[in-house]
Amino acid sequence: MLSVIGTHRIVYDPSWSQLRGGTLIISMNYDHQKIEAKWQKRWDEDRVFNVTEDPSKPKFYNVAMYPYPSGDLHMGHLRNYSYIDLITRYKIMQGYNVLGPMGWDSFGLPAENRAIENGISPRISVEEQIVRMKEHFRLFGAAFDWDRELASHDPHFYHWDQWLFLELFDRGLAYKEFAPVNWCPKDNTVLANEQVVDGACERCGTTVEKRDLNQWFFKITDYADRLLDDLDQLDEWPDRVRTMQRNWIGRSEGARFEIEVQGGAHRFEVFTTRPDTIFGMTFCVLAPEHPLVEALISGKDTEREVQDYVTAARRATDIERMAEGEKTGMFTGAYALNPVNDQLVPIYVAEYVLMGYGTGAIMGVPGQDQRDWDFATKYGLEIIRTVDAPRDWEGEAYLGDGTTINSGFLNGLDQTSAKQVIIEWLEEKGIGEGAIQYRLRDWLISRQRYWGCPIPIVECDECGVVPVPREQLPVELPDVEDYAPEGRSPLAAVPEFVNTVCPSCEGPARRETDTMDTFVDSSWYFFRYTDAHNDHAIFDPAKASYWMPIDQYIGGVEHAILHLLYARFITKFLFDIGLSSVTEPFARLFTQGMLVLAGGKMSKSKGNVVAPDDYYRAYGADAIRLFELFVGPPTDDAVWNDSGVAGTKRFLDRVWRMGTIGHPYLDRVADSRDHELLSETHRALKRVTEDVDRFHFNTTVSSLMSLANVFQDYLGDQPRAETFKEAYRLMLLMLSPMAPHIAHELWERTGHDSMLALEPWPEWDADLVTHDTVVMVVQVNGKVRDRVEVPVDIAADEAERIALGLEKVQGWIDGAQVRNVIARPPNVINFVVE
RNA sequence: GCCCGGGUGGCGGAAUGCAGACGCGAGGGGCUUAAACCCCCUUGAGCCGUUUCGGCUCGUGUGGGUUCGAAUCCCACCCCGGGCACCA
Repeated sequence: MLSVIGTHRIVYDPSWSQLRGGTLIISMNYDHQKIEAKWQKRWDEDRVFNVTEDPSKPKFYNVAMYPYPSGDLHMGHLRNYSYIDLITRYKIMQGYNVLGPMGWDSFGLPAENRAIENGISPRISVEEQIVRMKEHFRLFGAAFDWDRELASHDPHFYHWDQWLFLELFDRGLAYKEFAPVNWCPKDNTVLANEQVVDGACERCGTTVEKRDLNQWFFKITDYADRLLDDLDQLDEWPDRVRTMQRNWIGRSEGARFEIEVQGGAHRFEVFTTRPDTIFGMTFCVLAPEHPLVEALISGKDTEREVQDYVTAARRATDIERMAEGEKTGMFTGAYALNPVNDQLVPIYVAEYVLMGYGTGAIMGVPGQDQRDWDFATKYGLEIIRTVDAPRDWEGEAYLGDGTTINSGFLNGLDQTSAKQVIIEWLEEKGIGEGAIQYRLRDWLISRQRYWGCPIPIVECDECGVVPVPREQLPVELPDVEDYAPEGRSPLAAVPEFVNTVCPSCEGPARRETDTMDTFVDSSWYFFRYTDAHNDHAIFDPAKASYWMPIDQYIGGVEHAILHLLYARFITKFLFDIGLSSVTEPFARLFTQGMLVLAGGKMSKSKGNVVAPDDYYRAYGADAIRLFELFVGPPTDDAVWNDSGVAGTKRFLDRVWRMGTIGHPYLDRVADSRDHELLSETHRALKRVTEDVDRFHFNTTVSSLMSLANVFQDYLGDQPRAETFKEAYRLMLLMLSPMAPHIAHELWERTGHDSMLALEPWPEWDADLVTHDTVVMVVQVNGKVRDRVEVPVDIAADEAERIALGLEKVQGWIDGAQVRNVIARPPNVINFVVE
């Protein structure tokens, strides 16, 4: 590997003083495998990243969303960990007490599916994969505090899932209700949405049905207002995520009122955000699932047809119903009475109305609602305008403001007043009221699955639903022989698990056999990191209050809604019961882009993952880390490029050679070249610091590369050892959080005894960063015509004088009248001529 | 259908008053017996003049607009990616 040019052979020379005057040139790349293993061992042995609460230092809690242990860390994963690791190391250097923990989201569908296929226990396969992933993290040089490692399938962890469930249950925030699930009649099993493809079971292709099961919910809707209002204080979250959560919660104000069906036998309730348009109601629509549908169509001519329509609509998922291009519906044959004027309007059933939102029934106001307009147009229904639209408005609903018309006692009012008047009217008549409606629904946590946390509930014929007493926790997940769900959770087939004693009456009873949604685990695991081995409590509030909130949380944007909303909900709940000192868990959120290859997201299921093993061998962890940082803006998707890692390795090799190979140093007095080298180094330091702070990691790497180019030039032209030593020292400090192994090795070899990871992050020298002169751009009519070097503090009139004196500028002005001069000294000056 | 992003060289990208930093790839040269490594040079398109350096025009998806000045701000359209629960 080592080739020597010239007659001498040196391997490494750690002493700078001995380099002075040396003239050896050797071509050599560093032995990354050896060096990386060495420093990984050192960090581990010295417990560099293991921390405890230390009130004397500012704390920094830095968390990456804990991964599902899929077995291998591929290049897509490593992008994320390059960011989190850089931040941990950078914040340590800035003097923070930094906690960077890691754990495993180890319950869930993939391990269970594997078990169904090959019969291997999910516990065994998951634990094997955790071992492999930990090894990958070690090779990567990850700065985690492994003392706090946790895994959601560990009874020491899910014990507290169950405890949390009971706390929610005690306060009426966990309840049981019937809800539909996807059901494959052939496989006799419940399917996740993901397993339903085009309305059919992904395994056998059988058309999927809906089945109602009695299931557990968490009452997140009780927290809707707080979840919405507190978004305003999350000013270090991406706006896009806040907007998505705001829309997801979907608070809307309006009115709810009853409508009577002709004949007086039935009534149904509708919710509307536009009660002011009630005189424009020309039809009503019920959701296909609406309980009244059957009664309304019973005995009508079209009963059979409507029933078929309802069956088809119920089969479709909400997304399919929404994606349907044209709105379809069926007339029920029944009519409703508009409460304000007793007009009869037809009642339809249509799939664009969803049972899960509002009351599952709407008043159709085609004049003021575009969906209603489309529906009315298609079925030839009457359209009445109740808001005075602009004169030439036609062909679509008018959603804007205007004077209320065709509306009896509401005529002449604006929308705000009309809403107020009609709500008062409805309340007076006792048929309705002002109402606030949320899109957010309660959180369904029941899963008819084996590989999850058992729900700590016992059902007793005498006592009904009985919570398992806390001293009997955890309810442990038993081993089973068959992982395939046969109609129920596989747990239902384990008599030793199911059959138990009622904690209340001590009679025979049965355990709940559903398990919890894995989002329950992930909604509080970050509290557990602060006190990971506590077997007496979910965590010590004092420890949690030291570390919380998380100062930096990093993960994929795909979690923008569900995980982040559930975690916010549970944090607020923990605050309410006195365990959390904060109401929001994540002070700053960063959502990173995906690493894509051949047009698709890198994922195991697509078969386009790039495994890092060969890259570790050929280039090493530092080169991989630098490439992951360099590949593109962290928020954007990035494209994997095989030769990119070779590029960052080349850069590291250059830095290595600069520090370990003798150069023809001159023993001379510092001059302008030395000043320039230090200036460039400090400018790079400023750029790197600022870019790390604003998460522009790709440009921090370019800045270091540019600096290395400056070093290269300097070394080629009578370098001075003392000057270069100082510049190089700063280079290593900057490199430390990004390419830590090589930086540490070079730090040691250049004569430092200290642990680089614990060195303070350097500060730039303001005098060195400031330029005395800059190049001013001179434009004529907005086109760059010349450049001239000027003092940074040049005045506008002086800049104009100098610019006008330039020969080229005179040529372009060519005697014409200078109409205007826009001077932005010292950067640009623009002459506007005729 | 709705919402949110995004379109810059052969490629990833940089740039908020100089378009193309940095890197990849490609081409040329040096070193070498040779190759690899390494080092140096060139690399948006078109054109002009020279003669080894200089200059001009065009150019950031398309078409408009605002401005002394637009990749950047505004409007319309096209394309790509992501999200979605037709939210009454």
